[in-house]
Amino acid sequence: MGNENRVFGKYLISKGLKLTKPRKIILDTVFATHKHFNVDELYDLIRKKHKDVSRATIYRTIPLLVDSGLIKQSLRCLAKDHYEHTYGHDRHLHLICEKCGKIIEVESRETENILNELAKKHNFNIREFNVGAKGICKKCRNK
Amino acid sequence: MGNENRVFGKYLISKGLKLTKPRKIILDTVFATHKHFNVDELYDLIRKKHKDVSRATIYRTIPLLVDSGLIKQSLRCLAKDHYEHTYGHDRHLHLICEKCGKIIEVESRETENILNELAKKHNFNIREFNVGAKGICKKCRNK
DNA sequence: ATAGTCTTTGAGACTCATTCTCAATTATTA
DNA sequence: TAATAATTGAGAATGAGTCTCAAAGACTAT
Ligand SMILES: [Mn+2]
Ligand SMILES: [Mn+2]
Ligand SMILES: [Zn+2]
Ligand SMILES: [Zn+2]
Repeated sequence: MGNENRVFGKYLISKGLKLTKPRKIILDTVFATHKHFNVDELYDLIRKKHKDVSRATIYRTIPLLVDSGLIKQSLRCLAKDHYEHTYGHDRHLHLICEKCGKIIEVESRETENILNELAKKHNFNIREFNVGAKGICKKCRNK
Repeated sequence: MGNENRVFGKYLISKGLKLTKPRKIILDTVFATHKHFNVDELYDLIRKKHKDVSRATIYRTIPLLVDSGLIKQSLRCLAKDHYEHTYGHDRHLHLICEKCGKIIEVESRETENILNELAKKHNFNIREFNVGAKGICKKCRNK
């Protein structure tokens, strides 16, 4: 899969920006896995291969990835923003265990349909859903 | 309405804590309105009447109010946590306008039912729902 | 009342994720 | 190659939230 590259490239051009080496490295690393990530985790991953990408550039590139529709800020955990892919992934909701931090991802079509209807009633245009719940997972309950 | 007092009082006793003057002022101010609030807004409200409640005590009291079930952290906006009443308020979801910051509150029973079912399938115990969407409100779209 | 024992408080120092600044570097165009 | 604009890394700055600590308050037992 290499379509993220094209999407991001087009986005950058449309904004008069350039697909530089650091931005490419960040993009590739972000899409090398399919897990949720925060800036520190991403920084550590990148640093394994490339000693020349700074935190500042990561912080600057993430909003570009978000704005281009490739990722979204999906959670806040331990005072850190966490991100996940939107490009190439079905939308889903999160069940977050408050004991162990486990995240269960679940299809969300039904809730989205309902939200869409509610939004229509209020003349509201939804751009992004945010659905989930916090609680206790099976493993943590049984002990 | 003064039942928040009783609820909070019972909670504090059950934890071996005391309903002190600053805690009482914070409680009363929190329940003097029904809007979402952040710490700075709450601090300013309190300071109009009482010059002797510190930010530290507000930050220390909010987790107690949350834990006692009176309020919850419901939004994060402009890098600040925002809270709202849970006690005496029906659960609802938020449609947040990304242009003007307007928050539309909507009944949420249907989405909760669906979430409950999904949670059951995954053996997950929901403690708190978090449902909403971001987008553009009617007023902001028409201009 | 008084002393002893906790809890709580305000003030301000501190932490740490995120943002900003700026001089040096890079990409692109002329 | 020179000019121009975008981008970068390093580290300083910001600011919400947390922590420390000595002083103040609440409560209990004398
Ligand atoms: Mn996810
Ligand atoms: Mn609300
Ligand atoms: Zn768990
Ligand atoms: Zn609006």
